[in-house]
Amino acid sequence: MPRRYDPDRRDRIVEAAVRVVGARGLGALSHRAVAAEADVPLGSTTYHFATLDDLLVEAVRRTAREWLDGLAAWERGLPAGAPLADAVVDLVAEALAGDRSRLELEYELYAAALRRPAVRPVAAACVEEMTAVLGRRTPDAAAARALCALLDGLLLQYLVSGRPFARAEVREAVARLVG
Amino acid sequence: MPRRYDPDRRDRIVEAAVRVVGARGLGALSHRAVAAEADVPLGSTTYHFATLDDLLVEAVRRTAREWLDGLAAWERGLPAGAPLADAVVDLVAEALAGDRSRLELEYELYAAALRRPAVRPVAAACVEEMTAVLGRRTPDAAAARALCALLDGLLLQYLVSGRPFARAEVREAVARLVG
Amino acid sequence: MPRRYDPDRRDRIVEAAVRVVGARGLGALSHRAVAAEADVPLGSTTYHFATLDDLLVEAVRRTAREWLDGLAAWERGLPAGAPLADAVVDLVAEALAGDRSRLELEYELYAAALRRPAVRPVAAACVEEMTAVLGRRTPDAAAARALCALLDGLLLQYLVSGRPFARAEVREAVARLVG
Amino acid sequence: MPRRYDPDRRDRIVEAAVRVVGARGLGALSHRAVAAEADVPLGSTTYHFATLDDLLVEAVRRTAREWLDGLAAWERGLPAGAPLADAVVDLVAEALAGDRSRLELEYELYAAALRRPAVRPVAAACVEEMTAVLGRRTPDAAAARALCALLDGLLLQYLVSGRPFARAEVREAVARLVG
DNA sequence: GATGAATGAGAATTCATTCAT
DNA sequence: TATGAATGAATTCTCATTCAT
Repeated sequence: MPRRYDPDRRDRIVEAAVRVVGARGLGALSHRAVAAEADVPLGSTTYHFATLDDLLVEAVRRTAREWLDGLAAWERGLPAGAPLADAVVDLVAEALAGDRSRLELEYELYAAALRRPAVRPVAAACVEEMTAVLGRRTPDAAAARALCALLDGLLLQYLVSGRPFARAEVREAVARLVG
Repeated sequence: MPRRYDPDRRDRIVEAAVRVVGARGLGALSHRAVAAEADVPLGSTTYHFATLDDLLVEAVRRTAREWLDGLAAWERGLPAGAPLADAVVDLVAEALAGDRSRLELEYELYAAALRRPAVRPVAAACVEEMTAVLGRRTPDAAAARALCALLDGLLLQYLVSGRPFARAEVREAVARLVG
Repeated sequence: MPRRYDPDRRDRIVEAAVRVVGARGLGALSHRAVAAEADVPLGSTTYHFATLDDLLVEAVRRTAREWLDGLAAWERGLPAGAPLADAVVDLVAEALAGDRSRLELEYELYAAALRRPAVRPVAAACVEEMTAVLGRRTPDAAAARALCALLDGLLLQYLVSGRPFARAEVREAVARLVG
Repeated sequence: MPRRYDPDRRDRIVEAAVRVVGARGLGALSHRAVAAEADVPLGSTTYHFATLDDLLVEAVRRTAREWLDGLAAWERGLPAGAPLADAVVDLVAEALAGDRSRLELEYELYAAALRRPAVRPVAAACVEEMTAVLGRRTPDAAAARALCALLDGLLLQYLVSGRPFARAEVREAVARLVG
């Protein structure tokens, strides 16, 4: 028996859960799958997370955090007077170009929130924080909310439809919205 | 043994699947649940739909059809020169006011499409048709796509966040986008 | 509906059953698998073969027939005074060199005979006929029976163990047995 | 809920599997059948043996072991200079006289090995060990292999054909082979 | 605290067979 | 006669959770 004392095992379990969900979807989250991924005994996952929902919420929280941290970094990196439309287009382009499973996970999070009360606050907070970050660059909060909605909708459509990214078109739309 | 001969049994199964999915989410779709809802033996659902994916796709297709038919009806009902922004705001308000499970299902459909290849074409076609319908009232296709994205994003945010519907704000955003 | 009148459909079903069993083993024999392989409706297989056992026996009979026909052809092709040991070695070598699924099927037939009364007579007749064919080249019936047993045992061992064929060794054993 | 704590439950499951397979054939091996025979809940068999193949292999291994132990005991019991032919005839006679299900199982094992990769090594090792045991009484390894094949073939034929055991004939054949 | 074992429910599928047409 | 539909039992396997150690 290695690893009897293992202080950040709980953390490692959450990370494993994030990987499981990222790779195979929310529906694939199970104590067993996570235990295998984290290389810990099954009993360990149920010990640290009494129900599967507890683990789900933690995984979802961490996923949202990573996404939000990325967004915040993007925002901090923008030059002071940079034209927002161009920056946003870059953000979208980058999100679509990279590993899509992170992005897909974001929408699974939203979908999960619709049915599972435990997930809902996490998703709501995520939307709120996204809006707050965008709000640092928009004239007012209403514009930030609209921009956030447009971004969410655009990314979702691109993911679903598989259409190639239409840079100019997206730029135009963003520009109209936050002008 | 009552119902030995039963035409349109297949249809009743699909309808039951739509009800199951609408009431308890895509994750609750199972041969068992559908059989119980349709009041047919378990074997009957697997006879008509060899795999669960077949049934899922059929249910999802029908759900999307209902949503799209509603949208088309809304569009047909608009007066010729009606201001689009107001009409769109009404549409959103109505969607949020009524039974939300139909709407929630729409987003589960999108999320499912991200992971299940079989669902993807259905979701893609749905986005396309929504855009086409909106396109009858926008200056060009690009505006329709942007509007569609905004609508999808807005509805998603309202569903997730539970914020009260801000009529003026939404109107403003739509107006900016489609002039 | 094509093919309403189809006189040798029964035959085609049996052939399909042989293919199914040859490719995936006796355990994979099912009305459905055969119907798919023969490209006939499911009801057609149950119409021509009331129970699965009927179909199994027919398939097994045909398999044995093919094997026995091959054996008989080999025997007829032997020169009058040919040394038996060499001829037998060639037979074994050829059986092991070609498509092994035919051979494997032969042993599944035997195994099936041990548990299924319906198959037993077919297997027994197969052994008997093999012995009769070999008997045309051995001094007496006892030698034929022993040779048949040795062949069956050798082929089985080679199939199971995967050892390379040891020509000289087999020749020696056969020679001792049938002089 | 009686038996909540039950060490060597795993062992009892394997034993039950051996009984099921012995009584009704390899084809009758199922989680359900074994669970019933071992008087444990169904979930218990799947807990200890994740797939049916795992259980099959274990059962088959144990069956082969018993057979090989019997063979080894027979060999150890032979007087030093005993004539091999007579001893072998006794062995065959005994095998055919007793409970045949053990013997039948042996051939099902071979047949299973032909189709299931997981079983193959067990069957191959069984052949090898049989040959090794016989080799202690034969002039060389080649003779042992031939004798083993003859034995396997003979027993198979007797099982399949139901012919009465012909003592003198078998003795003659063995004598020719191992001199 | 921590964990291997246990369990019962439920999952998707496959299937032989029967039956109405 | 031929066949699509229907059915109910059985298949393997996964799982969240509980419990004894």
